[in-house]
Amino acid sequence: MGRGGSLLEFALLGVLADGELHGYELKKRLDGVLPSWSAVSFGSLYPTLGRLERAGDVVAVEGEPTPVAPMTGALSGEIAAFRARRRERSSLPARSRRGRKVYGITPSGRTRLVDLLTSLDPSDDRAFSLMVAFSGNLSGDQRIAVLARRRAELAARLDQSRTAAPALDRWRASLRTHAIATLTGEIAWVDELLAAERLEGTSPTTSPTDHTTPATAGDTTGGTT
Amino acid sequence: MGRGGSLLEFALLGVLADGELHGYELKKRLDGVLPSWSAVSFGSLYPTLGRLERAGDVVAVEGEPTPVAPMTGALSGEIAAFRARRRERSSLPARSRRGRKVYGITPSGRTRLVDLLTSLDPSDDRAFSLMVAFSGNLSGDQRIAVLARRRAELAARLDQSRTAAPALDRWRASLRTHAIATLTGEIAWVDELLAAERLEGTSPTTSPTDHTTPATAGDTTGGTT
DNA sequence: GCATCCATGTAACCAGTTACATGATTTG
DNA sequence: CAAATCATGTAACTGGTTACATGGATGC
Repeated sequence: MGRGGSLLEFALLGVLADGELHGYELKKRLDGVLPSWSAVSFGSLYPTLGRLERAGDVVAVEGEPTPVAPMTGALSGEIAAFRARRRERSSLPARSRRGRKVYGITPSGRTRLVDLLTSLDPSDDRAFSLMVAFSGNLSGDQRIAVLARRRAELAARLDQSRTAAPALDRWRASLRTHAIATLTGEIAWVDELLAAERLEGTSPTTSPTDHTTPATAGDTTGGTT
Repeated sequence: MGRGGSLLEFALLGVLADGELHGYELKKRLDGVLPSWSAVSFGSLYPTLGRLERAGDVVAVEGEPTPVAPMTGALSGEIAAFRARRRERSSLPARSRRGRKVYGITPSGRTRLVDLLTSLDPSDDRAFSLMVAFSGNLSGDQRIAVLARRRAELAARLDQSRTAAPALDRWRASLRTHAIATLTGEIAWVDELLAAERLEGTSPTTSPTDHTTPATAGDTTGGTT
């Protein structure tokens, strides 16, 4: 049932997952957190936010009369609850300049975020960096799964680079060498992340060779920090 | 007079610049040379080739009756000459399976390639790797100019990464560290290329591969360091 | 002679962009 | 009060994609 999620939707959900923001600031935040998304334009940002809102993954909480567009009844209860909950604590500072639309992620938005985090293809470089950035929303096991998939992809690429055409001038040779170096570095980084994850994630008594461990771990939400 | 050139057009021109190929093989070649373009689909490859052909930057030389589409008169002479020249030496092996369309770059195509090489923005990662791959078509000075521009961009990015938000969990911290490391490596690589270029570019002694060097060694692009 | 790759192409779609239009808020 | 910046949005376009349609060449 995957409503076709663009990467930008993913990025917005991820950023909203750690705090309410309005579109304009959201973009700035994106700049800071994900360099690859610094160039995102308002022309895609706002329509995407609108889409997320209509889908019920996000709600506008401050400012305007909040029209809130028609949506599937089942969802509206959830959203109403969310907004009510929010309104309580919205007495504090939160200066709402007119015309601003502050968005917050809904429970169903969070669900979708996790969904994307586990279903998206880490082969895609842009997708992967988002997945890492938002992996605080996953369990240790899930993170390991993502990283493992990424590692496999990188290994394949490295292999392909190594066995590729012999390069016909010095620039292409250099390009190839550099590609290999970069890939190697990238793999090392992923391994680092994996190691860190295995250290503090899995069972207490350091179980080695703990690859795709099916379950058992009572570690549903790694609080970390 | 830049007819808006997509990167794919650039890639195809560059690959065709070192040999005639038909579309299908062109894609395979692309896979080998530019890993970032391995995923290019036929659905964009063929239309792009068609566009290049209509623009006169490329000609189909083997196989089919070669309709060659209407084009600006000035160009047709050039292309006719090109095709004639090619036909002479096409007596050798060159098994032409029916249905295949072998393309070759025209002089005007080469001009356009150089044009793109010097005018394209090296800030774009994909564009830059193509520029490096095809930089054999440039003079040393031109290559240096491209590399210098790239270096400036990378330095800016690095700076931005360094001064960015403090990262709110360990994954984002790691992401940032890795981004910095990658950028640093990338800059080092560009510097390497620049050094190599300056070594053999400036002094006439030991000039083995004399490409299209137009001389006038006036190091206008200082910058760097 | 049938399956499988080689080879070319078209049509519909998609995720993003630029350019444009609008207005509210702050600041000098 | 004017200029700059904040803030949201729409419309047209672009550079690609997937899915589809077609058919020749090759291998068994």
